[in-house]
Amino acid sequence: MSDLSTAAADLIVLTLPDGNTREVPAGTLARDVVGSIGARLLSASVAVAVDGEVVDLMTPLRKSGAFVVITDKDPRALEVLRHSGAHILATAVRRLRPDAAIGFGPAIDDGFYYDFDVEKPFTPDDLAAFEAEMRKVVAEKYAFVREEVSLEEARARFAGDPLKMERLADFEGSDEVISVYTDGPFVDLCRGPHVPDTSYLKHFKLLSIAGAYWRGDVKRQMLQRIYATAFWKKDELETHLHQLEEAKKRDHRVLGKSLDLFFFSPVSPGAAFWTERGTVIVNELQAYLRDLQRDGYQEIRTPLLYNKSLWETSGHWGKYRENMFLVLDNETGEHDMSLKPMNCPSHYVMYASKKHSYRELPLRFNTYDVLHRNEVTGALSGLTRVRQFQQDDCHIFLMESQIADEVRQLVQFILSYYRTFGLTATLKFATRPATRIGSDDMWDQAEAALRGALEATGLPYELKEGDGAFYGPKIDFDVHDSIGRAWQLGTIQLDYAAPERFDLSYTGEDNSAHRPVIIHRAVSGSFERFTAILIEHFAGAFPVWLAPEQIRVIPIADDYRETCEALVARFRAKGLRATVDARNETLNYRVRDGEMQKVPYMAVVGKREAEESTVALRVRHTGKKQEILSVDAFEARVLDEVRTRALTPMPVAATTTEEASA
RNA sequence: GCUGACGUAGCUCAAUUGGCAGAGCACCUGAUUUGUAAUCAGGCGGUUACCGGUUCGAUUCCGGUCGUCAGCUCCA
Repeated sequence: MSDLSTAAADLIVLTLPDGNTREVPAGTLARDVVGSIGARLLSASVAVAVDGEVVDLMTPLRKSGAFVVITDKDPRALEVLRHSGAHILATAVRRLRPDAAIGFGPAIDDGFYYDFDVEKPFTPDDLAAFEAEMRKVVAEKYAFVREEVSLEEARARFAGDPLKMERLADFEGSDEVISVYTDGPFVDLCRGPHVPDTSYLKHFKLLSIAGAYWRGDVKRQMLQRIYATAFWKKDELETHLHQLEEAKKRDHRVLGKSLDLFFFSPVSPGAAFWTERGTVIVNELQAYLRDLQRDGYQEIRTPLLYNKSLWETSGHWGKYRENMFLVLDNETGEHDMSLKPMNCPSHYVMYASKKHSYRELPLRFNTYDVLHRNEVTGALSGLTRVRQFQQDDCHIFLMESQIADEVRQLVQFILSYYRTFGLTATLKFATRPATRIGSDDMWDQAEAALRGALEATGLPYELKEGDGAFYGPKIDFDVHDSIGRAWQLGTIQLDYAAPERFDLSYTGEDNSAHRPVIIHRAVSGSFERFTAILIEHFAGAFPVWLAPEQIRVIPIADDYRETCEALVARFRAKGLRATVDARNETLNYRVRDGEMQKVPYMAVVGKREAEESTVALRVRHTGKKQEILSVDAFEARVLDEVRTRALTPMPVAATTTEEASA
């Protein structure tokens, strides 16, 4: 206590956003400072920030700095609310299940969760009961009371909570302040900040239960995690829940079924069966990449199955064998062959099969070969996580002096590919990890080359210090899907290790052997995952160049059937994917079917159109608006859109993609 | 792999406390010939994922296997 009283004698200076200052004794509660600015502001306030650090209203302020009052309009306030929501959840759970040991309960991007250690796992019924109990806790309006305690005091308070005791052990020998928060019957070890009392949590919903390892460690016990979300306003919560529903509708697994693109069968878990329609999409993507890589790249094909000597050289046999599908070799009676999980080693073999001159570099091998990785069953998920997939893989062999130019070119290549689909990516730059190979000079040069290329793009990037591969730094490209998930698709990795392991060389200008450097490059990650993202991004309404069925010609009555069939034959002769729907159904029925199948163009032909060589064009998702145009003009328009890989016809739903990820 | 939930017709889903397994859509047949989001009538379709157990009787209860989903872990 004597510490506090001497501290109180000191004054601190708080600078408000408008430039005014408040001089208060150190230890003054944030709430009192806010109150001195205005009573209304105090009632609207949730927390405050001092020099950007968010603390709650009950925190004694000890240092001078920029002082900002956080109201519910500030995004940081939502984080505070959700974190408090986690405590309220734990309060409710503890009331109904006093045996529950408490783990961690943080705010996350879309809400919050809390982990509990319980004998009997929670059920969906429990979830409903917890939510009802939370409403009681909210109604009881318990203040969140902050206390700062000594390690001994904290241990005394959490003696019955083994998980908290373990957390407290981390504070041993640290001078970090230990704070606890109490709301009514519940006490938690917590840094804060929190809303002033439980009544602030008005609009929330418990969403799901899942297992989660204590401290993320597979070797530790599995806790029961409850996921939930909360918002300041009712309509925000409803909008969020609505978006979750909408996201489900554009889930690639749902659309894959309804649009008949692919399916999975228990006879080959984790490997897609692509239907004719789905195959069209994959083939178009591959054709586009081939087109882009016609010059400067060498497309190659290498075996799928290898004996272990290759994997021993590459290092996979030691480090990656668990993820490889091993195959019995009848000669040896051992499982000493494997399907390839990556292309790299086979490309090194290809490179090593000849002598290379510096004049050939950079030498770019690209491939679309099939890869197999034996993922654990729990990891499989639709097309985004599979056991068999194709990468648009490329390995570039080059001299160190060529790295900067090459990387700059690759970044542009990858970004412009994404742009074709209207996708935006965020870039991450991963630098040298603690355990690594190669000299510091080499890393300096490699990182400088990558960084220079990144900065040349003018795009923002996230620096992931120490997150690089052991063999070199890398740039990763994250693309966001409609449900807000970020998928790592593209990657550019510098590799100084593989050339050593495989003893690769080229003959330099000086007529002696030199080590090349290798760049690993992928653009779409895998065709499977990329297709999944495109399905969700476009909500199944593909631009015409990707659409499995581009034109559906519909005769109004049987009399125009032959005219329609002739039109389809004409379109198909031009390479367009056209079909005729002359089924014995009403026009309404067939139009509806075309809309639901998300066919970009429906060309309706009746008496007028048949006589005048026109079509009544219905553009996907534009309702009754229709255009009458000549067959020639229509054909030219579609051909042009296909040729330019235009994003047309723009799906109405695409606008919601941006909102969903925002 | 781990925790939990789930698995019924091609698809989406029903089926009281264990008592003959249903509907809509799709598909097939017929009528209808349609001017822009579901014409009418009839019909076909199931070893209730698989294996075993309890029971007079199992879609229902129990165990196992496989698969799917939500996460954890991992990852293109």
